[in-house]
Amino acid sequence: MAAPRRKTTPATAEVADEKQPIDLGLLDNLLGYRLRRAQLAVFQDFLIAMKGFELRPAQFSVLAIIAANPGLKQSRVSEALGINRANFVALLDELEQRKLARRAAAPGDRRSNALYLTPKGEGFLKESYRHLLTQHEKRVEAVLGSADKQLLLNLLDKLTTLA
Amino acid sequence: MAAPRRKTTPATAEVADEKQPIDLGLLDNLLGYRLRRAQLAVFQDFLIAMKGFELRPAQFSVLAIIAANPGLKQSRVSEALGINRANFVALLDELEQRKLARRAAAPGDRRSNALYLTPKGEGFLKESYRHLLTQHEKRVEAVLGSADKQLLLNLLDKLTTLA
DNA sequence: CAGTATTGTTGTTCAGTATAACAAATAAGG
DNA sequence: CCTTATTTGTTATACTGAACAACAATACTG
Repeated sequence: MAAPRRKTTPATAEVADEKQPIDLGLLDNLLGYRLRRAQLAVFQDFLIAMKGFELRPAQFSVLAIIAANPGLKQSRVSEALGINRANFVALLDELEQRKLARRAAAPGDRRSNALYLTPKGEGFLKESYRHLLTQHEKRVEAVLGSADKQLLLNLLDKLTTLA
Repeated sequence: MAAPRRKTTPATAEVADEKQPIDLGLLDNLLGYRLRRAQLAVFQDFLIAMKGFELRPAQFSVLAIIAANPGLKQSRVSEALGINRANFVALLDELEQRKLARRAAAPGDRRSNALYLTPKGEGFLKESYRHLLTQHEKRVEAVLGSADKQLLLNLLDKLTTLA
């Protein structure tokens, strides 16, 4: 609270001190703050790896879910990803316009759409995933190590049970 | 890719099967996805703990930084938190209107604002942090364990060096 | 059948984030 | 000193993500 760090003599010895690292205070112990910073860093690295693919994390996740569960209904996909079904519409619209995914008639329910990847979408997903592995995930494991990454995934899963 | 899970006989034995857990596919191995889910869960839990305080995570972080670095210049605070200085204005405006923080003249620079907490702001920060500890962080450690929490913090810090 | 719930969709709002532009002030360099 | 460039706080603006209400079409329930 006090600590009057030498403020007189503004002439000399004040050059590089301008970059005091700044104390995080209470934030230092707060998990949410660290989580957010880490998440931003990882997402940014994701975007760098996906440069040229024009594929945001949310779009990638949609393609991945459809690929793993072909024919799944639209509402199930959005629900699985925690995306509001109203907001999911435009997201899917774009993927459909880019011929990566398609809405098909759901057997036995004329309200629902069954979602599938197009052949182009499957190729696109595979290629973008390859880029992610060789660039993004490689950088991640460079700072984490493979064992720590798996450990981290497990810890994160525990946190997700909070909600 | 194939796996034709029994689709005929739509009458019986189709009741609870509707909730197939859904395969995460490529997402399962993607750190960014897990990070985002965990971060959302933790932030949501934060908001629950702060109910009644009307204090969002970003606002809390500003108060915490100012408390730990009283007199710090406005631009340094926003920079330390990764908040655009243009967006920081409204954020600080609200804290000032609520008499939690204040802008003061910065000694030796008439452009800058030196930021301080008001006495009310200090009390408010302490009380909200107490609530965080007794509710939010308690729930976090309930699912993580104290040792794992510290481990997780270290792993997250490594990730932050990515950016 | 009548009433209710679900699905996809549109419209709207709000918070978060990014950029450009500006005035006041400071710093740098001749 | 004077001129020019940079910094600081601010406003305005735009775009994204996420939330909600409402609606038509369809499905489900009693």
